[in-house]
Amino acid sequence: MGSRPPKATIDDVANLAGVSVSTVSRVLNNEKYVREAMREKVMHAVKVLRYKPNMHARGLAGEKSHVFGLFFDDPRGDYVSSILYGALKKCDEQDIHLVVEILGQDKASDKIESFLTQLRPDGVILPPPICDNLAVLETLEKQGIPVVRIAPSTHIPSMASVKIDDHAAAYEVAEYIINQGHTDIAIIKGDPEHGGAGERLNGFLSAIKANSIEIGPENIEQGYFSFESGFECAERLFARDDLPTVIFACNDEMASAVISCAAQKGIKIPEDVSVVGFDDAVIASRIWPTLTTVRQPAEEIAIAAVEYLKNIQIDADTDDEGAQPVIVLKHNFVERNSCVAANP
Amino acid sequence: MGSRPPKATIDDVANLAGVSVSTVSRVLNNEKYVREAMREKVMHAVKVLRYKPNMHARGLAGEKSHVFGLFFDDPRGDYVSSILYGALKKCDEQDIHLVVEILGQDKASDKIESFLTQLRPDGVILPPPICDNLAVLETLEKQGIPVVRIAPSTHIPSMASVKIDDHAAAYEVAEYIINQGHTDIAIIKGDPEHGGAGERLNGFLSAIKANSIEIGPENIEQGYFSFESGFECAERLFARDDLPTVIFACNDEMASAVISCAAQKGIKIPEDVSVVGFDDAVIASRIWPTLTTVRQPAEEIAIAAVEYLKNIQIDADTDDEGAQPVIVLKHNFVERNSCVAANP
DNA sequence: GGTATTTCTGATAGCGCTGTCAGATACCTA
DNA sequence: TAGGTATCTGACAGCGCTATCAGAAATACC
Repeated sequence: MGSRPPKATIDDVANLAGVSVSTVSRVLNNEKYVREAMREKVMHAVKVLRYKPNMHARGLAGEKSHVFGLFFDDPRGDYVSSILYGALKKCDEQDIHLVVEILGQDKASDKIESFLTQLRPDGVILPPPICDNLAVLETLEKQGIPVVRIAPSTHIPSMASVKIDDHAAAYEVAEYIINQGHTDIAIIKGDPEHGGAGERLNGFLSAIKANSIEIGPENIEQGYFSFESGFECAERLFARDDLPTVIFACNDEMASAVISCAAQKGIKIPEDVSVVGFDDAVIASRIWPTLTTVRQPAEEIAIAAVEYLKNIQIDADTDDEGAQPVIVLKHNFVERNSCVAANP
Repeated sequence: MGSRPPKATIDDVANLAGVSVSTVSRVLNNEKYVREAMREKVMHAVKVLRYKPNMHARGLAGEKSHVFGLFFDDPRGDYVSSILYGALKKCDEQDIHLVVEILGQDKASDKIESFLTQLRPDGVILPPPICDNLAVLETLEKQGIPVVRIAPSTHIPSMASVKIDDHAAAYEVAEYIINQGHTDIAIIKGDPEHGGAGERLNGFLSAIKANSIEIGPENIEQGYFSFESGFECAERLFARDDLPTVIFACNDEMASAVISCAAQKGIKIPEDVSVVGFDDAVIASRIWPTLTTVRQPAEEIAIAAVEYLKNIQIDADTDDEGAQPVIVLKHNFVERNSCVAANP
């Protein structure tokens, strides 16, 4: 270890190609005003020397750092892992690097600020729940950095967001349940702090109301998207004499907790009680019964986020002070084994 | 967006503190030969200006880039997520940044090489399975970069590795099973390409042999650590008339597949068949019955890896051409509900 | 034909740090 | 007191790029 092999620099490429470094830089950055012949000479030299531009030099000299930041609360968990996976794949093909950071609840915006001044990323991606952290958003806004928020609870005009239509998806879930003849319906709500939780609930309740069904307060449990919280809700629901015929949990983590809890208590899913989740997390297809749920295309969401950030920098000339878009991707209802028709 | 607020530079700090940039640099890098009074003046100025050194400039000017690389095959999955989590936490407190990259099977070493010349990381962390990719290792070796391999299948003297004692852990598992009176024992092996798979198998078989128990070939299934492969093995095992009384799956992913498959077929776990897994992945405590397994401290493993890399650079003066260490962390046998005494 | 415009190329000044070297000051030792 | 060593500080070159500017060559227009 220790001594690293010397790397080719842009000067080496320029010498070999018989052009100036400016031209090499132009070719590398796909600028116009370079003759095809020049471009080829340069590319050839690049190939011969196995030249790769030094990111630190680029970041120091230029406006762009070729780095995106991805901030997590916690990188564990299916949803966030898939976000990471999608972002990584897309970044890889875009010649940009992903720097990942975890942000505690406390000094989150300090950390962000520190990150921004140290790395000068060209953009940052904010998955839930930090995409809804006001202090963080304010810092980011002040720093004038392009941001994409993933599944935020409410859209902010100055920042782009990527999401699915939680309301519509939950509406579909409710309709499906109702069509199966269920009327005694329980809900395990998601963390109100998380984006989507509210929309899912409202979408579901809209469909319920549209079908003139009543859901009593005893059938609405407050969960927080975690397995544990789902488990506790399930225990309360299952402690009653008259079980609901179906339980809609606002994510798969909680839905799987319901199934686990039921198994423990000897309650049969879906024979005694049906369950529907949301997200199509990995666990949804790994437990038995497999979960009927809504697939949220986490990977594609991340890809869209990276794409957006990339395009923003290409169209840097256009004034982007205006309203930023909300990119809505398609969800899918996934019918599996945890939800069947209600017993007449 | 667009115009970013100007950031304080090292010159600003030097001016405010009334010292030279050299001194500021020395303070920031904890070098010796700085008077305490100077150090305080500088630190004060740093605080006032909210100064953070620009990583690109540091990386360009100095030997160190303050960047570590973490390479994945796939960042999804409990084990790898936990590795990421641990590494992230440790990096955060060490003032170093983690750049994550996914490596396909094909051009893995090209990508690595490209990464190294572009980012000049101070070290890289290699979780399984790429920690066993020979082409990758060779490239890394040639580049003279400090590497930590996580749970590699075999140790290479020139590279550090962090792992648990898979052999011993699997031995314990076997002893536990045997003590519970099981004699008709089935095994679902792990991917031979992955580190640990072999050791787990050997450790298990050692204990079996030591207790003079026989395991016929029909009781040994070849899995590949994936849920799907585990499921297929389970189907074969469960297709037989005489079920084994216990199944040891070499990781929790496969063990959970066994449980899922059993549920589907109406086979009761653990009443009809006991199951033991390995890893203590998240799913282990989320399915029912919860999995008896071996806890592998993934987070701590990653922390140890980052620590090692950090120390390597501090002791840069010492000749580190020599043999690199194998850091072995403690595992824990976790008794849950999926494995009970054999019916007499 | 001359002039304006577009297309192309090169020279060069930094970006914000670190590392090196030389110099200054304090502290020993004889 | 002189010389040596350990401790401290500052000046400055330069890491490898990009951005800017100036200028050359090709093309357009009147």
